[in-house]
Amino acid sequence: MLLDKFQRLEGGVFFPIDHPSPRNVARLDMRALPLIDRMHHNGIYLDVAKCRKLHDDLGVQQLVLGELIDTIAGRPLNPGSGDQVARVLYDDLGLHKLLKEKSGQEIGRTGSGARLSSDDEALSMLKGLRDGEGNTLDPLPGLILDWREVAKIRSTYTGPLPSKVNPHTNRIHTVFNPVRTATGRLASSNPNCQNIPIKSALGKAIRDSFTVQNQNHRLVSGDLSQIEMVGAAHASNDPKMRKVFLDGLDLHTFTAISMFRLNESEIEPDPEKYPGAVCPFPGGGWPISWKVFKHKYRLPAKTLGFGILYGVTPSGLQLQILNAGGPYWSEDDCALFIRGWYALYQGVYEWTCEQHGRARRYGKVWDLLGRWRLIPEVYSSIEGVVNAGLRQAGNMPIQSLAQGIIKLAMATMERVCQYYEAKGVTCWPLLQIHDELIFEVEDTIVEEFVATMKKVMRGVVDLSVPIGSSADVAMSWGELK
DNA sequence: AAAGACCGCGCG
DNA sequence: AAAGCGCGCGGTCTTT
Repeated sequence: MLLDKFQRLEGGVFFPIDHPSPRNVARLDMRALPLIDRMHHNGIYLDVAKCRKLHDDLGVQQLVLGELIDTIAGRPLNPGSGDQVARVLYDDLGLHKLLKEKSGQEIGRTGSGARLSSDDEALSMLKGLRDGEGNTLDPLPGLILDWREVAKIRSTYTGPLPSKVNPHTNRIHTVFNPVRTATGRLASSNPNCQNIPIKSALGKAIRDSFTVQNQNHRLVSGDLSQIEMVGAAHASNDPKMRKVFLDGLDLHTFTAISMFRLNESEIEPDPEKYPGAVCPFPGGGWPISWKVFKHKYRLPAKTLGFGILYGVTPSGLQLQILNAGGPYWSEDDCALFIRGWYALYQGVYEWTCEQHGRARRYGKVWDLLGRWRLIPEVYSSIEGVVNAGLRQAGNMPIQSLAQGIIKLAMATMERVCQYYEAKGVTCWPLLQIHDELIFEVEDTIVEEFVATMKKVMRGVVDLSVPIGSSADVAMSWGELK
């Protein structure tokens, strides 16, 4: 590892550059194009019957929920119309005032400030309202949430997807735009295959309908583990963060133990990672079970870790921790927590300050591969605009470096594809989802392909910390990971 | 009927 | 209030 010298990477790309270099970026981006072209050509198979069945089943649910909502509201109410929902819940029923009285929580306004918002955050708060006996005060917010979840899935996914299938290939051919984003990411459209649901049970059902087209094919996914954090550790050269990755530790666990000053020997090891861990305490009980540790300490630390990369604010962090199912923390707690994180990883703090300085001084920031982004916001006279620019400045070099790494992997995987092509073996790249690549390959080569891809992904560039990669194999997208 | 603003929400 | 970064898309509602 020679960090004082340039590495010459796949396709003649240089690393690290660390000054704006359109030529280096052009080399990088051009080398990823052949694989992107293959993805366009290959498409991904959709089990149309499965998708339509899901669509119809959810249609019944949506209808029932819609009628229930009309009945309870006492008049036709379109739950998809924010204006109508706000009129009924706030103007007619005054639920925002009740919420304020009962819990002090306030409903936010829409982006333009035109009215009180009726989004997930608002409805979830209203759903929690209880009467004197602990019963749900009003069923409407919960029902509207349920309707919206189903409506979203149907209108955005199960409805349109079958119509995107190309009748000649029976597959869905998304388009990747390699020059759309400010950070070097690809943008997928028509349809967007980078936002197919995964987090909910309904989401998994949709992914289940993306399958292999032949029984002797397999879907293979490979992803770069925590690549933005790894990139941050390298770019900032923060000693503690680097050591975590060099030692192969779990970053969020380390962060939690450090920040809450926990005694590591009192915490039960992750049963999934260390199934045979023997408890040394009398009675066999750990002072802090893994379950408690994970929820109370690791989850906030993990949430904050991601937030740091985005320039999170105390109120934003508070909301994120709650949304992730974590404990309630006051805004002051969150502010202290953020400061504590920067105190622990001081190198990251200094690195962030450097990006802010570059944005202010040059009106732009850049990543280690030479991609740059203009930040004209820093010259605004409006404080909120300047702060938004600084958050972009702190985030771009990290997101951009991560993209550079996967693009290098894509360039190398193109050669892998050519190798199997020459042998007449199926090896189709299908999708890139930011830190992940999905292929459809013949079952005869699955094992060697997985090994090759993992090796390629972790080996395309030599950072001062190891890059991790993982992979999985399945017959459908829903089963992957 | 078409275009566009706005809202809301799916993903990394 | 550009309120946490980066996207694309569908529905509603208004404007042309």
